[in-house]
Amino acid sequence: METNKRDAILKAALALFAKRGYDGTTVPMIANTAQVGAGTIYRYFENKETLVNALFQQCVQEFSETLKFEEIDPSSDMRDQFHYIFKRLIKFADTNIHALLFIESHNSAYYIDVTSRKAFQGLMETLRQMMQNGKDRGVIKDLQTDALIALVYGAFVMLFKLIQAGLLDESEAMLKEVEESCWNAIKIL
Amino acid sequence: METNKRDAILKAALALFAKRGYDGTTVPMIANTAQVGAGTIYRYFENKETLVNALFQQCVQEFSETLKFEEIDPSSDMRDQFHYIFKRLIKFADTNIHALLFIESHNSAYYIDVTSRKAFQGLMETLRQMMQNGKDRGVIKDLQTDALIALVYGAFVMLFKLIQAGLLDESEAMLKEVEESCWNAIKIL
Amino acid sequence: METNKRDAILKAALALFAKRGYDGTTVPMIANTAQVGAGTIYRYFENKETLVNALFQQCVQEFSETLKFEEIDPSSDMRDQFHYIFKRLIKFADTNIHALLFIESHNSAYYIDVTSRKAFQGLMETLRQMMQNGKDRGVIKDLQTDALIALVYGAFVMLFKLIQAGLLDESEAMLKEVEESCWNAIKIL
Amino acid sequence: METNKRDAILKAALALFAKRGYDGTTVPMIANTAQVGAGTIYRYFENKETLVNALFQQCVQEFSETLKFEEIDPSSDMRDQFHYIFKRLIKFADTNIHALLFIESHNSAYYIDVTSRKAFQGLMETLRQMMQNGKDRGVIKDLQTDALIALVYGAFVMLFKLIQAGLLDESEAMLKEVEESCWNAIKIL
DNA sequence: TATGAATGAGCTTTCATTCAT
DNA sequence: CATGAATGAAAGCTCATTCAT
Repeated sequence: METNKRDAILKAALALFAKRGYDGTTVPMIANTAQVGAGTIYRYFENKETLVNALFQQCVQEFSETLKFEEIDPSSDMRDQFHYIFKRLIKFADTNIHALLFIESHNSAYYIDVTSRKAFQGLMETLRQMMQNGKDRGVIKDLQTDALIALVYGAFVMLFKLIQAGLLDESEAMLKEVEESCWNAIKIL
Repeated sequence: METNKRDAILKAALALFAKRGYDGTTVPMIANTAQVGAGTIYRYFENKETLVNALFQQCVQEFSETLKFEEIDPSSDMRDQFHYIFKRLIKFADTNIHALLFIESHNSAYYIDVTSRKAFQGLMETLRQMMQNGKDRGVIKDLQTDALIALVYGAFVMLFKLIQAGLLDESEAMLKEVEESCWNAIKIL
Repeated sequence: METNKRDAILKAALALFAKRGYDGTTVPMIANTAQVGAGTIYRYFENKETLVNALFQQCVQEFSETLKFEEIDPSSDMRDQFHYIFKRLIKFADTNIHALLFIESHNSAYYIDVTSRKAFQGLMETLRQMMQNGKDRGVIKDLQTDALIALVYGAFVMLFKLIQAGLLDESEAMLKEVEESCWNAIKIL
Repeated sequence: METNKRDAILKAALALFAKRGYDGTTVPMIANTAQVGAGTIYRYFENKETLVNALFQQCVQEFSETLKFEEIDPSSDMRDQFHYIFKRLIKFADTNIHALLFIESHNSAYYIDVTSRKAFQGLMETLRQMMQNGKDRGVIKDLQTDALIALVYGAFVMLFKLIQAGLLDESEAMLKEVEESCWNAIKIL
């Protein structure tokens, strides 16, 4: 199936970690799902902890690349910036819902190392900057930045958790409406 | 310390499950934290899975009791109802942050049984009804109900996750502002 | 059989390490021989390496106690001192041949830690002192002390290795003769 | 480096087996030290056990060749014969200390096969014959032959173990003296 | 012929669970 | 009732061996 074994392992691990968590996923489960021998995993990753961190960092990397935050002109209209970011968030969720939920549920776990944690914080920092920029320009509410993130990112994450669980149908119209709602939550009326 | 051993075990399990997850927490860890013998846990719970489900149901129960949804008059002003619920959510988070985060991170786990899942869904149903009521009365946006829940409850949960992580300072003013934001997200302008 | 499990484990490990070496002995083998569960071994020893070092130190301890070097009067006749030590060496070999051969074959292995190594060196030091004393008094040859030890202890160890292998019959007469031979090897004619 | 891969493998294996024992040495370790691929080892040896036996037999062979026992005239002076053998033992130790210690520590191991064991016994037999010859001629003590071997060969082996460990300095004078000591141990006074 | 990626049997170790005290 | 020593099934991991290249 998969020509690159390392990727097959990461893919299998992502699906399983997202579904069963780190400690609830055994190495044989990953090997089985990835269609490789259990020993093969150790040719690519020193141990299970190294694997979960490599995976975490890869997911964060993909998330960053999808957001393409550097393409945003900070001087452009705030609502447009918000629209751009929200579109990208949705794109990432659509492309790699496992990665999104994996990052969200593992970012503060005890087995996540300093490098991984820093990568994640770097990602969040870009969102924080946009919020700060909006606050500075008097367009976004003067709340603590992380509260603003909770309002938008928290809502976004739960939205896709519910979609993933089959409790909610994804549609362009709904997502457009939710974007508007999130913006209403943080903008100054 | 704790006169009631069953409660001591549940309390210890809650703290540990919240911190390390279900599979990352060992029974001896729980016994140690609860200051009881490992064997004692099996006098109160058939096994680890029974324990986690009993705990989950207890947390959901406490959450329900805190919300006191039955006190709300469905015919009263929607904004007032929302205010009441939001206050109660905050009260629960303040009283038992571990329980809130435990429910949130474990509600769809593989070891959560049907009874537990139903209890959780019952809880969510009350929130759903309020949203539905608001939609029926033309005060709240006509989005799928679960999308509305994501907007409010998703934001709320992440807010307290960040507070718990020490990234955000909790204050009356901030919470009042966040409540207003959540309301702005779902109300019809 | 064995009332004390820790001792049963050490006894089983000694026999197996002596026969098959450290890496050639598996923990299940030890558990099986000691008639305990594999997990039980880890209640008494942190890991296999801790076990082998605890065993080594215990063997050295027993060896030291058997030699009772402190009972020797350094001013007494050198030949009498030699006789006393040789008798004690034989006693140890007769009582605990496994321990003797285990010490001999493992004392410089890579898994033997500093504490164990020091314990062994302490033991050898007592033999070295006796040799030195004999040299000082002009009774024993003026060779490097470790060469004298090789002459006596090397011969002694191989003697019991051959006895243990069934290639040589142990008898009072033979041992008396060997003692005489060892003395002849090191004394000044 | 090494033109002959088979020899490179045997050389690497000898050094590693001497240092870490058979079970403590992995095939990749040997491959790495010999600068060949792991698979290459299996082109020259059926498996690890075949390899260790081939190595053992080669070491015994070299030992035999160094001793050149056939050059000894059994009717010549006993002390001269002893001197000749001792010289040869030292030569072997100087030339190939690893081989000497490897033979000594592995000759009764569980993975040593019948052929290897016989080769070793053949080697020892030559020493035994010399001792027997000396006993017959009334020059060497009437002890069991293997006890005589223990006296000489046991001392000799430990001497070089200590030299190898850096605890003892090798010198012509010392070796001459040790030879004399060994002779004194077994000769009839 | 030479290789080293891949494998799975089997190793060391952990931990949910039991039971004698 | 309460305990924690004991257990063995199953986890994480290693390594002798194979085989496609």
